[in-house]
Amino acid sequence: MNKESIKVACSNCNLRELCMPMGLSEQELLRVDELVAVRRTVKRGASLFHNGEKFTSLYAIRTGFFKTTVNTEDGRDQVTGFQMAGEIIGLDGIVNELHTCDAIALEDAEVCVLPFDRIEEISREINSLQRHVHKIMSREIVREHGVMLLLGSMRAEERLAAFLLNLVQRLQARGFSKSELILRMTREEIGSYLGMKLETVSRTFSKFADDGMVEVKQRHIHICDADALKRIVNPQICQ
Amino acid sequence: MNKESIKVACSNCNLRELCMPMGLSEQELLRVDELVAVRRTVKRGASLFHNGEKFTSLYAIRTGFFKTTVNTEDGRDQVTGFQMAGEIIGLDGIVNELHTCDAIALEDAEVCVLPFDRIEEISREINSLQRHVHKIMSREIVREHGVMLLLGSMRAEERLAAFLLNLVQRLQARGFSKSELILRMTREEIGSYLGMKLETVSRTFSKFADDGMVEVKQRHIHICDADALKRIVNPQICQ
DNA sequence: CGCCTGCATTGACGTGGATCAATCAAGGCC
DNA sequence: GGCCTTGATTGATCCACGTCAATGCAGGCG
Repeated sequence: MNKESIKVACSNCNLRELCMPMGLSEQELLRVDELVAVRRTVKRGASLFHNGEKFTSLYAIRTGFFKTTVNTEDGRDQVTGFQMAGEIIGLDGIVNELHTCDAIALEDAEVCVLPFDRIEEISREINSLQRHVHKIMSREIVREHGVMLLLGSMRAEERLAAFLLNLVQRLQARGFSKSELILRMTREEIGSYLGMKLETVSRTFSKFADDGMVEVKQRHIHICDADALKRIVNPQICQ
Repeated sequence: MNKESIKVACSNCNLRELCMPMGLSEQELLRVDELVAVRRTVKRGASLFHNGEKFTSLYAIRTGFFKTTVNTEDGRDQVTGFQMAGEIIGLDGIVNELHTCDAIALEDAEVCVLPFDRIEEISREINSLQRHVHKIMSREIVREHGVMLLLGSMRAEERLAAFLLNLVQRLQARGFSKSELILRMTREEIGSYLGMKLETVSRTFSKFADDGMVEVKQRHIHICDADALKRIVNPQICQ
C-alpha cells in the first residue's frame, strides 16, 4: 500500500477551482488548507480503496485517471465511472462508512486525502464549503441519471458517441484538446461502463472511423466531426 | 398546482425514523421541526416538480408513491427511480439549483416540503442532521450504482427478479407483507426503469408465474418463492 | 347495459449485439 | 533480434429481446 505523506495546501493548488468553492476569503482559505491531510500516490493498476474497506476520507484527484467498479458476489462487475483530475471520489462510502466499490488507477496517480469528519467540521463553519459538498454529491447523482438514461434507452452507437463527447468535454475543461484524446482504459472497461461487450465497442469505433467521424489508432482517438457524433446521440435536434 | 398548507411537525411524525436521524435531544427535535415548511398534496398523475423548474426544496414523502424520470430533448425518457413513504426526493436539483428530472405521483400523495437553505442552516448546528443529509445523498449514489450494475450487466429475468425483491424489501421495512404487493406503476414504467420493453416485462412476469415463483394478476403480485428469485439474480451464491 | 379507453397479455417474426474464434499490433523482456 | 503477453480487430453464427400486431381484461361513464 502506497501512502507517501507530503504536506500540502489547497490555497496554492492549480486545481483549486475544480475541487473547491469559489470566492473564499483569505482566512477561509487557511481553514480549508486543513482539509487535506496528506497526498497519496497510486500506481497504475493499484487500488485507492476497494469494496468493503472502511470509509474515512474522500479523495480529490490531483493527477492521473481512475475507474470505479461495483461487483456482485458472483463475479460480475460493472464500471460505474471514470474519474480525472479535479474530481472527487469515495462518496459511496459515506452511508455505511464502508466503501461499496473499487477505485483503480488507470495510470499513475496522485490524490489529496480529505478526512471526511474534517470536511464535515469545516463545512459547518464555511457556508460556501457546505454548499460545495452538497453540490458535488448532487452532481454525482445527476451524472448517474445520465448513465441510467444511456444504459436504459440508447443503442450501441449512441452510447459510444455520448461517451466520447463526454470525455472530450471534460478534457477540454482541463485545457486539453477538444478533438484529440488518448483513452486510458481498455475496450473491455469502456464496454463494461456502457453495457456492451468489448467486441461491440471495437466494431463501433471502426464504424465511426469508416464514416469519417473519428480516426482510431488503438487508444489514440482523433475526433474529426463532433457534430456528427452529436447527431448520433440526439438525432432529432441536431438536424 | 396543488399546495395545501398544513402546519406540521416532525417530532410526532410516525415516519420520523425514516426521514430523520436517530437520537436527537428534546431541543434538537424542536429545531428540526422548523425544517418542514408546509405539507403539499399531489394528485395521482400530477407532478411534484419537473425538469427545468427552479430548485428550492427537498421533499419527504409522507404518503403515496412517485416515479422520477429524466428526458432527452428528442423525446426519449427514462424512469430513474420509484420512491415511497419516508424517502427523500429532489436531490438532483442541488447542483444547478434547477431540477433535472420530473417527479410524478403514481397515486395520490402527500409530501413534506423541506426548504434546502433551512436544511443547510440547521445541519450546521446539529451534527447528526448534517451527517444524515450526507448519508441520504450517499445512499442515493449507491442505489444508482446498483441500477447501473443491473442495466449494464443483467438479463431481463435477472432485472425483473432484482426489481421485485427490492420492492418487497422496501415495503417490508415499512410494515407491509413480504410476499404480497400491488404495483403502482405500469409495465411500461417498469420497463423504462429496467431498460426493457413493456412486452418483455409482461412475458417475464408470465414466465415467473409459469415457473411457480410468483402469482401475477394484473398489478397484484404474490411472491411464492423469494429464494428462487434470489437464485435468478445471483445464480452462483444461492446454490 | 354496452361502449370506450388504457393496460396487459400473447404470438409471430426480425435484428442488434453477444458469443465464439481467428488474427493482428504493440510493448516489455530476455 | 525473437518471444510472450495483453489488448484490439474482424468475421461467422446465434439468440435474447425488440417490433408489430391481435386479443383480452377491467374500470369508468353515458
